[in-house]
This record gives sequence, C-alpha cells and structure tokens, in this order.
Amino acid sequence: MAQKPKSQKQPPLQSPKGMHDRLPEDQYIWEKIRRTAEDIGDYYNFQRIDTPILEQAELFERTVGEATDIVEKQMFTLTTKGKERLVLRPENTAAIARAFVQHSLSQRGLPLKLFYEGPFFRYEQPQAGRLREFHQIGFEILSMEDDPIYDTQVILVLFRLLETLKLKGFTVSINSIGCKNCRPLYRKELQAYYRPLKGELCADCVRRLDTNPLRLLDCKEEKCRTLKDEAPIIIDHLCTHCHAHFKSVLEYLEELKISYTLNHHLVRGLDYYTKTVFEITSESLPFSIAGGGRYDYLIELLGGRPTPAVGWAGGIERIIEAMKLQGISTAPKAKPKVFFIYIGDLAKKRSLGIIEELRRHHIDVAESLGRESLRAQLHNADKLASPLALIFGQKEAFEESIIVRDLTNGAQETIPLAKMIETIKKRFLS
RNA sequence: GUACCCGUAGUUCAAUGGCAGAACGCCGCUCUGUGGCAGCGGUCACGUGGGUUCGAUUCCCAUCGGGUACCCCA
Repeated sequence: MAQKPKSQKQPPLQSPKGMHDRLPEDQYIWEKIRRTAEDIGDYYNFQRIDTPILEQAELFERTVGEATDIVEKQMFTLTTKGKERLVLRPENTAAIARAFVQHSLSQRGLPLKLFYEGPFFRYEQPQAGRLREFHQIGFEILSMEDDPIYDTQVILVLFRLLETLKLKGFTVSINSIGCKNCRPLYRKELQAYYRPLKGELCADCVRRLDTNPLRLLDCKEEKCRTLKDEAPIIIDHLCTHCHAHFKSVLEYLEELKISYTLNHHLVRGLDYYTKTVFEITSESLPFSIAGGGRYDYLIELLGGRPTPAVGWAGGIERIIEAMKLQGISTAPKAKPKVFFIYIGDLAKKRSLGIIEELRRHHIDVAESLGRESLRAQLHNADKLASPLALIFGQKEAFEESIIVRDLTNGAQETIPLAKMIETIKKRFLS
C-alpha cells in the first residue's frame, strides 16, 4: 500500500447545512425588498418591532402546538449554563404576542399595527425555497374586535408589497377554519366522514384522523386526495358569526379588486389560527411565498386580555426566487462613476486629496490606486463602465491641471485643477 | 427524519484505475502617459476521511455539503 503524502490541510470549513452566506452581489435585492416592506409599513401606519432571535422554548410549545412538526422536530434548541431551555425562533407571531403582553402594548391604543423582518430557523432538510436559516417579513394587526376589515387590510398590505416588487401571477388562496365553537363540530363531522374510509387512507392520515383531522384535507397522497372531494366542507359548518365574518372579508377584498381563490382545503398547520387563513402562491413555484391568518386566542393564551389579531409572514428567499423565475432583475443598476487614474509616484501621492475633493462634492468616484500602469487603470474603468476618467500624472501635477477623458468616445481635454468640479458637474448634467 | 440524484479551477463544463483539460474570469506582456479588439503567457480544482489496489480524482464505504421528492412550512 503506497503511502500517499499525509495532507497537512484541515478539512475545509463550510457554512452550516441550509444556512447561506449573503455575498455582496446579493445585497442589492435584499435591501430593496426590506426597504419596500419598510416603506409600505410606514405608509400604512405599521410600526416596526424586533424581538430576540432566541426565545424560551415554552413560548412555541404552548402556542404553535405541541403536536405540530415545527415544535416536534424543527426547533433548534439549546440549554444555557443556567439550564434555561432556549430556541432559535422558528416563527414570529408567538413572539409578537409575547411582547404585546409583556409590555402591555394594548395601552398604546388598539388597533396596534406592527411589522417585522429578520432571520428564523427551522431544523429541516433543505431544498429549494426551504432553508434552515431563512428570513421573513411579517405584518400583524392586533385589535379590540375581530373586525374583518383588519383581515382585509393585512392582505392588502401583502398584495401591495408583491405588486411593488413587480411580481405577477400570484394568487391569494383563502379559507376560514372557524372558531373554538364551530371548529370542534366540524372536526367531528370530518372524522365521521373519514372513519368508515379508514382502510383507504394513507398511514399518516390514519394517524392524523385522531390527532388533527383537518390536515387530512391537504394530504398529497393520491388515494387521500380523491376522498377529500366528497368530504364535508368547513364553510358549510361555520357558526353564524364566523360565517358572516368570512363573508365580510371576501366582500372587502372584492371592494379592493383583490382577486382571491376559495380553497376549502387550506387549513395551515399552526394551532393558533382561527377563522381566516390564507396563502399566496405563484404558478411557477412549488411553495407558497407568504401565509397567514387570524389568531384570536393567542394573546389570551399567553396571559393577556382577549385580543383578536391577524397577520402574515412572507419568506424573503422565496420572494427572490419568485422574482428570478419571473425574470425580474435582482441586480443593481451600475451607478456611473467618475474613474480617477494616476500616473507616477508624485501624482499618486496627491491622488487621495483630489479624490476626497470629488467626494466632498458628492461625485461618485471609483479608482484602482493599487495598480501601476495606466493601461490597467483604464481597463478597470472600462469594466466599471465609467463614463468619465480623470487622469492625473506628473505633468499635470506640475501644471495644476487634470485630464478629463470621455470614455465613451475617447475625447479628452486638459483643464485646470481648480475647474475640475465644475467641469465634471457640467458633463454629468448634459 | 426517510428516499433518490450530484460534488473536478472563481464560474460553467470535460476527460481518466497511471503527470487533470477547455471556455469564461482574474493577473501580466505585446503597448515604459491612454481602455474596449486581438495575440501570447501566467494563475487557480479532484469536498473530507477511510477501504480495495503496485497505483484511486476515477471503484467501494462513511461523512460533510448541494439538489429533488415525502413530511411540513415562509
């Protein structure tokens, strides 16, 4: 067995699974999406809120639901030296409700309109549009009453965000899953329908029949899918209040000319949802780009006074994915910059001062002072597509002048240094 | 957590059980104070660990990472 040279190198370090670096070239689109969300938040009177990235594990166990996948297997948990059980937040609605109760935010007057943006974590197998560290934007309205106008307002804001980002072809799927009065009745109805058909269901659905029968409705197994067509529909079993509520939401949406699709099988997997639930999907994408709903009992559950609320969260990575698929540019437009070039050591020494002068006058200037040759510097200017180059050499330094070269056609002239700013501004305006 | 596919330069891709190649990129030269074009040269890689073998980037196993489906969700 021939010895292969023992390699001295360490195994290369990689970012953790499902967690990605955001490189300089990615920043532009991220910044644009965040800014758009902030602008819309501002315009529609939503206030920004930030909560810690770590929360007590119990917060999500109590609210999202002990039996949900998120809590059962998707939380990054850690135990501190003080034996506190903390988790990397898997979502934000529960944390906002917690903050609302903790700081008595209801005292600031309701409705309270909040938005957020930041990283979230779920321990899952990554795939397209699904990461272990991902980013969400969310908007929430917490109010005195469960007025359907708030459901609509929150959807409106979501609509505006996607529209402003030039996304097309997305649809709002919407459903109502009732309240604590009517949902249990529907649940029983559903179980009664499925129980005799147990033999025809997939294994998962047989299990869910007892734990969470609503989930049978969005099972993707072929055999389960055919059965659900005949299954009782929840909106036929809503109580009068929930029914009227849902009807109003739809009417308000129509008033705004926001088109929606009723989806009787949309249920969503988080325990705290009540009444309205909705999702934004786009034909070309295998996943939804945003989802949300009403959560009327969540705040009460966390010890606050009953405060109905409604909101949604959208995945930034998913929005970007959708934009790319639709051919929407996610790259920045190259800003034209004046390119400064020096020749020789004497000129180099004075370069920094001249560049500072340009910047003081808010002229965007690029340079590659680390390079020696004029050729190389011009080459760089070319790559940046700079429209104008300033060339400063020994001769110019003695004469107190500078060459202004139009890089689009090669025309150039020597002007006094004192008139540099004025000349450039004229060039850029004309 | 399960299943299948995939890891070769910065990027996109080749080839091979026996010295690892192209294009683009990057750096330089032709051109010592004038870019884009062209020519020439240079630079950079077999994810990691183990096994089989005289010899492994190639075959096998494991691991890490990526993709996809399920699960679920933004």
